[in-house]
Amino acid sequence: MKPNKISEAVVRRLPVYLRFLNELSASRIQTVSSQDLGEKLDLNPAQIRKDLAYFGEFGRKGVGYNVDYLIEKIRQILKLDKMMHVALVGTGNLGRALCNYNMYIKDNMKIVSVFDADESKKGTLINQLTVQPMQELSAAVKQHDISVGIITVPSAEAQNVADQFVAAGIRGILNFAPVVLKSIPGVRIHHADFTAELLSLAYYMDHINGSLNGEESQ
Amino acid sequence: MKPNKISEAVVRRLPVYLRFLNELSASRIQTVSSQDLGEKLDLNPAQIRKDLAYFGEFGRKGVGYNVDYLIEKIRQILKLDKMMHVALVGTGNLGRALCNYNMYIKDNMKIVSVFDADESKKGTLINQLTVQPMQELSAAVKQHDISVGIITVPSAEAQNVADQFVAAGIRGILNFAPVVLKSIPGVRIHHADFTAELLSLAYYMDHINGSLNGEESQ
DNA sequence: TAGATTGTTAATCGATTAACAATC
DNA sequence: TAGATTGTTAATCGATTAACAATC
Repeated sequence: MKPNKISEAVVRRLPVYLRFLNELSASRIQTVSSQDLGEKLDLNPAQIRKDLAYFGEFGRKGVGYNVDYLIEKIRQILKLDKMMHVALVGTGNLGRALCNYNMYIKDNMKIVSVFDADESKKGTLINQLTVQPMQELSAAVKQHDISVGIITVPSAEAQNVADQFVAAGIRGILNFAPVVLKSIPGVRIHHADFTAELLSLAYYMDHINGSLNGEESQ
Repeated sequence: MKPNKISEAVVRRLPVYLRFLNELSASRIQTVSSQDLGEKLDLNPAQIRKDLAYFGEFGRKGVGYNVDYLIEKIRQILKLDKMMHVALVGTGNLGRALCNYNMYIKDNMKIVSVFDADESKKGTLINQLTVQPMQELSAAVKQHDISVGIITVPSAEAQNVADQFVAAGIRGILNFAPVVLKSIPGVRIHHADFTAELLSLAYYMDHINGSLNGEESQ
């Protein structure tokens, strides 16, 4: 199949496939069907086949998919073979946790520079990284070939940091602040919005027995 | 409008509306139109009106929505007025960061108990909470009326923790481990999957100039 | 009033699922 | 071969957007 427009929904499922395939590979399982994948990942097998078919013919009819081959292909698609350098701004609890993780983002991302607007934090060490003031962002992006920025500052400052990222030449941003950021064409912003996940989770609590909106329902 | 089946997409947008409305309220802005909201939140105004209309008639034709009234209504819908008690399992970097946050989850969620499978962590203090061993989970859920569980353990252990949550009577789970968890009907599992966000972000880097899949397939 | 904006129905768009020929 | 499973087209489903009467 030709690489037409791939929808976001498809791209977001690729990491999910990849992670499970890695598990299979670690268990020395060599072949997997869309059926198997669907059961484990709670997805429709036809959807999985269709998702993969956007990028090529990776399976064998009557057999299934070779696990290691499919891993290789998905890694290529997601471009996980190139190491990407990451800058993180905001050294609060979450920012420090991510720096200490760091290798959790293992496959292809590495936090190489850390920044904080608070001048008093300058020089602090976090997992071998020295906290820098924001004025040094632009130079660091050039020096370390940084392509991705992570925002872990309070909501009120997030847009400002995003703008500075863009000005410095960063083209991919992961924003942890619970606020919608404005971007420009060519810059991709993803949100890691777990506070929204929690709030929407609350909605579903006890909703099974349908006690919401008692006044108007039915 | 009658409260029929509300789609997940709608519920997920409610926290986004709420947060921006809170900003408006803080700025003493009393009225807002779906037009304004749409511009700020990058959404179609018709979609916003439709979303809100699922739950009632909150606006005034020709005028717009009263900010504080809409805040109140959305808080009711999401049930943010009741405080929910939360248990967290896994006191690694991320788990500790969330505990230290804690009030970040301010509106209606409070972490009241923290657990770790590692016995040697028993008794450790994290932001005034004492780390407990897993055997005490069930009793704590009853004692503190805990309704939500947060999972911040490694992927391999996440399903096991989820099962223990369910067995203890928890009906809402926020999972930070990058793995798909199996649930049972009546238990709601949300994922805070920022590693997937990063991996899918990588896909879009440089894809603007469309250099993917230069070779057709194979 | 005249202009603005909602609530809601109808039209459109896109994503998921079903079905099946191809073929391993 | 016979059974299994892909890749892909067609059918279905659901979500978004447009349009507009109601009305503030």
